[in-house]
Amino acid sequence: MAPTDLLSRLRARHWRLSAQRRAVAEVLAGDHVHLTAEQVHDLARERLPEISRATVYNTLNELVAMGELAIVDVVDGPKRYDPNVTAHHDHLVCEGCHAIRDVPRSTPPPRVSGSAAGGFLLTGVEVTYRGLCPECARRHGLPAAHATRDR
Amino acid sequence: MAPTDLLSRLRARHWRLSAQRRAVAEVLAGDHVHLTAEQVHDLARERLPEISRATVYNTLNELVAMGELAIVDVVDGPKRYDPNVTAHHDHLVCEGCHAIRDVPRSTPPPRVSGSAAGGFLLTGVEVTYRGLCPECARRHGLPAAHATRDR
DNA sequence: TTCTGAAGTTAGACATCTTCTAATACAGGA
DNA sequence: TCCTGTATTAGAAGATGTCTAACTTCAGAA
Repeated sequence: MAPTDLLSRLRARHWRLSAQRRAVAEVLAGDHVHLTAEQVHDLARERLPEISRATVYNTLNELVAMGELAIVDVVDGPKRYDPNVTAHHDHLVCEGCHAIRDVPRSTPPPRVSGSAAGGFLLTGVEVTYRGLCPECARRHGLPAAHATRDR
Repeated sequence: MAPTDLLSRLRARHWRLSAQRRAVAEVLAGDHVHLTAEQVHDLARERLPEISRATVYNTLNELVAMGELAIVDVVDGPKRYDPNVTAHHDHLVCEGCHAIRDVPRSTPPPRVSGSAAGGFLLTGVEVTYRGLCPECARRHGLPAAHATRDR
């Protein structure tokens, strides 16, 4: 089975690994990482102070194109990058602070009937749960979180 | 039951309706509308040439805050605005041209187990299907669309 | 080792999308 | 009509992401 760790996967692909690319890949190590490009840049600079924004964006875009990195869209604010592309999972996004939590995909994802798809060639499904994290719920004066209600 | 038409809903709410706001609301009438802010501005200007960009953004943001308008996120490019908030439906987004198609939600949406939600107060679920529309599939030299495969 | 071409990196300009600011205009109640 | 709060406006500014052109580094050939 293919390694689940980003750096190992890149090595296995014989991706040309410069110091800059390694810094980006290292920052993105881990399973529950959802950083913005800016955050990646800041963290990468701690390892390699001279790394430029353009290189970070170039690298992120390449990794996405290679399928080694997924984009998580939060609606507000910049894109987040998720290195966990091997384990299918969904996301739970806090509407208050935009924190993201991974949610394992227990049931098979929903499907579109052929007629509803209307000739579209489907390539993927994303499920995004919206809500308030415990802290934001408290800040909004809402009761402790237990109920789930469909929107 | 609440009216499904945006303008009627706004009237029912006694929303202060200026000429500018009416122009925006009229542009957004319909069930399968997924316009960008720029497109809303352009169309609104056909009715009211002096309407400003800031007013369009203000109005869209208010409508979203009121829950009368939903944001559809396409990952690339600007946000789209969807006035159909009464009929639960999902979206099918073309990765090539960013066209959006509404998909009726036939099966109940997936749920998160309480433990996976980890204290989040859930407010909604979105399902986004990604794929290629018939034209983009053809342009990419892909076969006619019938198969659906999970990512 | 040195050369060479391809690929990677960089700073900064630029493009795009959205929000903010401060001034002005307007709507509806007293 | 006047007053007060809200809506609107142009343009500046902010946030995010991409492009350009020069420079550097690397891998392989000689």
